[in-house]
Amino acid sequence: MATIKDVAERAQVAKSTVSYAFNKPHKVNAETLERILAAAKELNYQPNVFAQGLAGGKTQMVGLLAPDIRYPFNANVARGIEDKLREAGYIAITASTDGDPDQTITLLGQLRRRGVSGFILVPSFYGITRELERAMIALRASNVPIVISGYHADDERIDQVSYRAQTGTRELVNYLIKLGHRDIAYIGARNTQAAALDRLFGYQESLFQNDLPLRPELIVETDVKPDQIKAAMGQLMALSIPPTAIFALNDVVAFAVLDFCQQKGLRVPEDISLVTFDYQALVQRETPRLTGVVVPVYEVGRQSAELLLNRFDNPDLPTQHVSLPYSFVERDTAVAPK
Amino acid sequence: MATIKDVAERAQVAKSTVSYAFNKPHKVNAETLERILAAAKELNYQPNVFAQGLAGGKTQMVGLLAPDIRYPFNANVARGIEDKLREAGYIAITASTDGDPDQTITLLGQLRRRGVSGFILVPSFYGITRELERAMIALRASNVPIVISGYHADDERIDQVSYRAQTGTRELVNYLIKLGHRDIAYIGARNTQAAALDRLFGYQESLFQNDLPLRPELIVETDVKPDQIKAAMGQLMALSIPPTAIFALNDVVAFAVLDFCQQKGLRVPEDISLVTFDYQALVQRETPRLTGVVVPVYEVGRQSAELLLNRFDNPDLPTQHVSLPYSFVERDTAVAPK
DNA sequence: CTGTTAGCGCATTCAC
DNA sequence: GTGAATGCGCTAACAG
Repeated sequence: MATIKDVAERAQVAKSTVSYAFNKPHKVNAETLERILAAAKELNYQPNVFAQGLAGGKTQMVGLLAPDIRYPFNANVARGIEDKLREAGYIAITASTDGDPDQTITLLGQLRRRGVSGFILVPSFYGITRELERAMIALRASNVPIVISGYHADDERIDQVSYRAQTGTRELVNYLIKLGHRDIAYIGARNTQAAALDRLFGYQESLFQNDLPLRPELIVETDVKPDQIKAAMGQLMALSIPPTAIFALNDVVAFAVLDFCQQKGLRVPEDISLVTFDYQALVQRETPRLTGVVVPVYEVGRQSAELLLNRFDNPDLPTQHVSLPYSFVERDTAVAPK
Repeated sequence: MATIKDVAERAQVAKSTVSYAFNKPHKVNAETLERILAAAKELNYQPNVFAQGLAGGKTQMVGLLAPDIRYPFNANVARGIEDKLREAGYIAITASTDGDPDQTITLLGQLRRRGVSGFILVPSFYGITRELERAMIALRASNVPIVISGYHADDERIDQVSYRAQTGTRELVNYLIKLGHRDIAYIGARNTQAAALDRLFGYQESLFQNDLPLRPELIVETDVKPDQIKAAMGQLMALSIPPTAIFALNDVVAFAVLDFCQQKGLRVPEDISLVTFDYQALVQRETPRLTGVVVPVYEVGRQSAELLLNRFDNPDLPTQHVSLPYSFVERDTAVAPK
């Protein structure tokens, strides 16, 4: 493996000049620069990342902390991040947090020690605790940028990329109301999970704007697990006035709802309507033809990476907040109530 | 951040002794060792990975090359790998190959340069070209172990973890035959893709053992993409003697088949039976209640990591080949033909 | 703009 | 068993 020394000899310059050529090319005479680059290419020079790291240079690594790569949302974000980073010569180290803030803090430290130059955090199904927030602030203070991805955190100090969850929910619920529904259930995650809060707000906002009463018993906040969702559905349908339509937090919830209906002999949409937030292009599937809002998850990932790269280049940039648009897809799972 | 030097001063020993304490503890006086470990703990000593790497030590990183983390198969393998590695203090760097052997070779080099001590390769939907094989052999020769995951490669020199795809396919097709089907279609991937070959063999083997004729027009080898699969289904159903049952390579194929049937008004299983290989516990879903073979994907990942760790500890181990069992789940999408 | 020099923290070799 | 010395390849500070 060729080193700077080899390149320097080949190009007939000092070693530091070669180093400059790669890191601060503007400090090098154009002609010399060209000679160095040519020599580097000939020798297939690849900098040794350990030496770079030791000497305090850049490591071109970023840490990606997400709850679980098996969730389509996380996988799509991860792929968007990876693609964008690779274009810039960076790589991502992915670690699963399982939604545990403490584990997240631990991983933050472990990856930091491994020299990642920044982090992208996908809180997704859980919130950001006070402690985690403190850890993040501390990192930022020591010049390690963090971007929060796919989550609208109420913090003006941290870069973030999210999507218009509140507006999307409002649009979906408005749609149901326009179809004639009045008893619309909201099935979301526990309300400590801020990612879900936007949706809850959107739901409430829609009811309010349409002068519909808020029936608290129609608001279900549970873990996003099929069994618990089915149990919640059971309770909803046992109400004296059961809902005629369901808003599902995401595709996992939507499928659990569908399964429940199948098992209980409820037809969708004839007996009950269903709309959902969707992360994995399920709305492109034919069985069933879901109505819902499609979130540009891959793009959320790409933009997150972009924000982080921007921050590397320019640490003094003002806080960057990006909120991506969604698309509303009208298909077959929602119709007027009987 | 505490260094060896700090620990040495705190424990009143030489720096090299501290180094030994961590790497070759048997070379250190028991009492001294204890003192050093105590000092390290007090100071919260964490070795600097760059320095370790530079000095030729271990880096505790492995590269994971998979086609696309968005495929559930890859995501589940990745999580299994990550969990196992983390237990051993290692981390994984995941990179997507998009199934391109050339890109895989490039990534192999890039990650190598970043100091990963080994690789886990998930060929999944594509084969291993001569060139890629050469790259792998070269890496192994330079003492960088590689494990092939979820793929049965016909190579006695490389560690691998796979599952009994041929047996599983045979069992599924046998099941269909026992139900009374004779015209059974096989929808798989292009036959250059060795991951699919085992299944094709299992299909043929079953027909052979049951004295059924092999109808080549019932064997479809296509890209695993919904549109192409639906097109293939169209051709199959247009045959003068169309199939009464379908074997689907995996869950992606199965869903495309279901979509096709839905669009064409074919009922499953009344009009046509369907069995599939499954990677994402779809067989736990209620809509539809798929019949098929469930592959322990997460476990494939864990075992892959384990093989690699074994190899680190003992480079001279004979080649390790692990083949994991599957489970056959009988549910609703296959019945006797009309 | 270019060349020289001094560490970064660790693993390892060689004396003791 | 232990301690001192060397170098891994690079970056950054400094002097020219």
